Amino acid sequence: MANEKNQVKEIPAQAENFSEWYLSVVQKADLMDYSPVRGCIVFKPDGYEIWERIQAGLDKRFKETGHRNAYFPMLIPESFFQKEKEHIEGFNPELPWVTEAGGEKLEERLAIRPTSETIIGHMYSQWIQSYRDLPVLINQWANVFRWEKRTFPFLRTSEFLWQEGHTAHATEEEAREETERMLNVYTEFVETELAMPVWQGQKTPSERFAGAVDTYSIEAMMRDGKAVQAGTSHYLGQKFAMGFEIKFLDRDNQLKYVHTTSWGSSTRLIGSMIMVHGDDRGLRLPPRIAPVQVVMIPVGPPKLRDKVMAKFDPLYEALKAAGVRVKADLREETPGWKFNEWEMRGVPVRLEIGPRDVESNQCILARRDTGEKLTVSLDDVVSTVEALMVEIQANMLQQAIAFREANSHTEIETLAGLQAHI
RNA sequence: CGGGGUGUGGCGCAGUCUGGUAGCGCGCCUGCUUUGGGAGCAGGAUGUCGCAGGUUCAAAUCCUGUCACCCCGACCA
Repeated sequence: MANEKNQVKEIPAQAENFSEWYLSVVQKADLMDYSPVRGCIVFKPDGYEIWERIQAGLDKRFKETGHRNAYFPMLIPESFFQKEKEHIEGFNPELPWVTEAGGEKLEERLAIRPTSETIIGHMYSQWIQSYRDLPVLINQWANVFRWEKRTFPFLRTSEFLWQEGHTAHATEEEAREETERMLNVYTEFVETELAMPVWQGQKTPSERFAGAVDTYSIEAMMRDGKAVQAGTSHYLGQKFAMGFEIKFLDRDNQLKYVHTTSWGSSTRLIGSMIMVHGDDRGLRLPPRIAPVQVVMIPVGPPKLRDKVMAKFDPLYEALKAAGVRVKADLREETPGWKFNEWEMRGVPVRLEIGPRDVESNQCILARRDTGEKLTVSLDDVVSTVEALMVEIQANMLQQAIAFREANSHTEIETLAGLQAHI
């Protein structure tokens, strides 16, 4: 917390320079820091906690749709990439290689994974023999590397965290259903948890995942009116099955290639969410994803502080007991300073309580989404906060929908009409 | 990889043209007064001026080289 005070002022206006606004906000809100390695970022605790909540929400949904988690190695033999022509062409330029280990040059160099289709394909070919082994529904939470020419915090970093689902099915129909199902899971997740409205669509052949038959995505509109891809789901057909000899003996005693899918979403979701909801005061976090949902700030002169704290402490405990993620800010800064800081950090609700409030058994709740201030009886704080969490979450989605409608200039039938960001 | 820009206390910058031994704001530390929307006063600490060579009595400043980062494009979640 040491050097944050100097950071709070002077966030560039969104409308002036969106990318400067973003870079300023992610750093001042203490979500990330640059690392010594080009294009790599450190996820600081507030940024990482947002990711943990995204993980939890997605993981629950993946399991509800029958998937299980596994973990595959980060290093992939070069020969694996050669087995699917489009795949190697698409990824080759971005791969970091391990060429030495144990003080010796390796016989075959190893790629640091940009995605795991190949190594998973290799394993699936050994695991799948019969139609009874299908479908295989596996997800992996992992880090991947893509050596991009140009990087940008959360949206495009050399190393990023993500999940990649990899499934294998007996029929094309079943695999296409899976592709669509997971696109819908992403859509429901980002709308429910991140309050982000998205378009679903199919990518053009040039934007398609390297090695896929069809690539679908969800796209959100950022506050600069541009689109950002928030998740993808691919129908891979039998391309990887043929490359890796993933075959099964079907009911009709015929040896067939499986149909595979893959689908992924990444820490880019953090950046997308910031760019969808943030404003000139900084971050705005939807309550369901916010590390801190309510910040409590005592106000008034220190000599009356004991009197205030007599009400403050039980309120804090009551909110905590109700499952609200509440933080008490008891630092010595002035209240005004704290108000601005927590607004910049995107906390959905601020609770102010001072001597005058204590006299009248009330406190003030300020909403980050609307700026509205409510005076609430101390007896009703917990129920009011609980209702506000739901209302703010819903309102932020509505605000994002309204913004998107006001700024849509193209009929969204394919995604080709959307102008991509960076 | 092309085009442009920037490297000076923790952060943001001035100083470079015209060489004279480093300054401002914020933050930080101490004390007192303050505290309902970014507090005030007083005192204090913090710099091999990106790096390496060169020119010079003298280099943040001039010359050569080099590295890093940022912005705009092309590649991409």
